[in-house]
Parts: sequence; structure tokens; C-alpha cells
Amino acid sequence: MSKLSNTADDILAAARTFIVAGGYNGFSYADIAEVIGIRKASIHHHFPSKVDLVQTLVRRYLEDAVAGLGELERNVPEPPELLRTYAGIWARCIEDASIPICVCALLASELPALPPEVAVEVRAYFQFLSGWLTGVIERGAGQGTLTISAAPRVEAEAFMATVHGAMLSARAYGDTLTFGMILAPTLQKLIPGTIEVD
Amino acid sequence: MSKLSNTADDILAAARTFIVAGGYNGFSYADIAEVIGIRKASIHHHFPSKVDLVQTLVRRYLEDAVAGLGELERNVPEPPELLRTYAGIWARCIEDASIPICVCALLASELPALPPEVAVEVRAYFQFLSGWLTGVIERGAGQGTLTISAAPRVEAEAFMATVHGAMLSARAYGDTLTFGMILAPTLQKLIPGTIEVD
DNA sequence: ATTTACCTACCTACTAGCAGGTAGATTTGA
DNA sequence: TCAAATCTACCTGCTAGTAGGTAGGTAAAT
Repeated sequence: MSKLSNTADDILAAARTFIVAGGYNGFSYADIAEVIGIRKASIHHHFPSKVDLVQTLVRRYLEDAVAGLGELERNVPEPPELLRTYAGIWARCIEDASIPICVCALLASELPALPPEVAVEVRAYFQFLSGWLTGVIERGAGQGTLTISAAPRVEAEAFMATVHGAMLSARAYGDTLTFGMILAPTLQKLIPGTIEVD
Repeated sequence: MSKLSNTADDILAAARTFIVAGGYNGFSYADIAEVIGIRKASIHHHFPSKVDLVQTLVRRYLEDAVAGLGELERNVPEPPELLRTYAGIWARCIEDASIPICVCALLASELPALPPEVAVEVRAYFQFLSGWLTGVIERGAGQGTLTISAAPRVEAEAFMATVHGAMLSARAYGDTLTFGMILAPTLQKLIPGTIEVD
């Protein structure tokens, strides 16, 4: 039996929208209460404290990433296409404004001010994503389908950094196409056989 | 005549420390008042509103960047060394924790929630930095001292994104050496003649 | 004499969170 | 089987504390 409507999920969805807009301190229980049409106190019924709410949110965000990238890896076997698809997913999320920036990239920027329970989840996300990218790049380099100039781990960290930085730039310029523009040469440098421009 | 102590500058310095820790909503006038030892209301004498304070802070941050990179360009003539030095300056700022993250990179992450007066200054910083990097890369590509695989503008945006993303990763991992580790291969790819690892 | 730089004392609005209550659904026990 | 007990999901009404900001005063420097 599946629930027809789940208030807890609605609260998490609203909170995510607020967080990607303005970070941990950028929203209040009152803000969430208003958009989903319940009273402020009722949110405490589902999530006793703001820390509980955001901790749950980030943990689920990580779980979704683990599941999503796991499935992606099953459907898309080749490392070059895997990186292209990963970047493409974010390009679409930014272009249609559904998730205009990674929740954990945003929260990482204000990490010293986050409650430790939340900070640890953000760190876990970075570790998972960089580990996943390291595996993909390692495999691609072994097959010769990716060209790397440093250790897979280092290339993975650089790739992840470019993705997150491109999100910041897209936001700063208010231009949703900036992300794709930045990722294109980054992918090109890793994927051999593409035309070099001078 | 130079002032012996300047409270306004002390306020700006304290505000910058708070902002790089937790963003625009991560500090209050009370926080600043406490660390510099004056009353909350006295800050309003120097900066009538929080928007005035942060707007001044970001504008000055941009002015310092313009002056600093201008002087850097006068002292360091070669584009490859210019990029290396730029990355090195940030590596040192992060390693000694003096400025653990770029003020504007952080504020860009919460841009939709920022007062418009602040948002416009953040945008101006991104435009200036990307313009400066574009010039350096264009010059290096023309001289043949830099190898690019896309338009200078695009390479500049990608480089800037990697720098900002590396700041986020350094923060997430709580490891100050992460930044330098990420920037190394990024610089290597732009600077010809460096050893390729496979 | 006016301005500068601070002060005390206050305001309104909002913050997260709590106490206690209620309507309705579900579970349990005799 | 029917009633008591419990649970869920919300409510009203409140709290202490914090937010940014204001009014008006003082002491010193220009």
C-alpha cells in the first residue's frame, strides 16, 4: 500500500527548493509551512528539529545519488559516455531549473557554519561522488577510452571540482547554458579522438 | 594623514571572516559587535544596513582583485607563470586559512537569496575574473606558451570553475592540500612541455 | 559649532521549538 | 464484535532568544 500524499516528503521537497536557493540559513520552518499549507508546529511533528530535517534531506540526496549513478553505470557501459551522461544530467537539471545547483556543493560552501550532523553527510556525498568518478576514470584509462595526465583519483577530483564550479558560474551569470559550455572542453580533454582547436 | 585604527575596516574584516564561514545569512550585527568590541548599534553608524555593509565588502573585494591581478600582470609577464601564480596565491590562502574560500564563489552559491545590490557585485566579480583569465589565456595561446582546446573565453571559464570547485572540495574534505592537488593537472593540461602520465 | 564615533535603551519582526489539545484512523483485548 | 487504547497528523497558543534597525544622548575631535 503506497501513501497517496506524504507530508514528510512534501516538507523535504520544499526544504530542498529553499536550500538550493539560499543555503541552510536561507529558510525557516515558517517558509516551509506557508508553501505546503500546514502550520509551523506541524513540521516539528515530522522533523523534531531543523537539523533532523536537513540531515534527512542530505542523507536521502546521497542515497539517490548512489542509486542513480549505480543504475547509470548498469545502463551505460563505456566510461567516456558515462562522464558525458553524468555532465548531461546536470546540464539538463540546470537548464530546466529543476535543480539549479547541487545541494551538497552549496552546503559545502558554508560547511564551517553547518551543524556537524549535516556537515558529515555533505562530506560523505563528496567522498562518494569522487570515489565513483575515480572508478569510472580508472576503468576508462585502463581500457584506453580515456586519456589522463594524472592519477585517476586526481583527475576525478578535478572533474568534480569543474562540475561544481561550473554550477557556481552558471548561477553567477544567470545563464543556464554556461554549465554545458564549461563542461564541453573538460570532457574533450579526457576523451581522445576529439578535434583540437587552436 | 593615515588613521591609526579604522573601525569601519575592522567591521568589514570581521564581516568577511563571518561570510567566508557561513555566507550572507551566517552572521549578524551582534556577532560583529562582539568580536570587535563595540555595540551593535554602533555598526549602523558606519553601515546603515546589512546590505550596505556587504555591498561595500564585495565591491572592495573586487577592487582588490582588479588591483592585485593588475600588479601581478606587471610583475609576471608569461601567461603560464601567471596562471600558476594565480593558483598558487589561492593555494596559500587556503593552506594558511587566511581566506579559506573566495568570498564571491561562496556568495554565488546563494545568489538567488542575496539582496540584489549584493548580487550585482558578485556578478561583476565573476565577469572581471573571467575576463582577466580570458586575456591571459588568449595571450598565451597566441604566443604558443599555452595549449588550448577551445576558445580562450571557454578555457577561462573552465579554469575559473575548477578553481572555485576546488575550494569547495578543499572545504568539504577539510583538507587544505586538496586545492593544490586539483589545480596541478588543470595547469598541466594548459601548459605544454610537462610530462604526461598514463 | 558641528561632526564623528560611539553609547544606552528600545522596537518590531521573526527564529526554532514546546505544551497541550483534537479529530480521526488503527490496533488491541475481552 | 465492540469498545478501549493507542497512534497519526495536525492544530492553537505560547516561549525565550535573535534579527536588523531606530531614537536620542554623550564626549571628544575638528
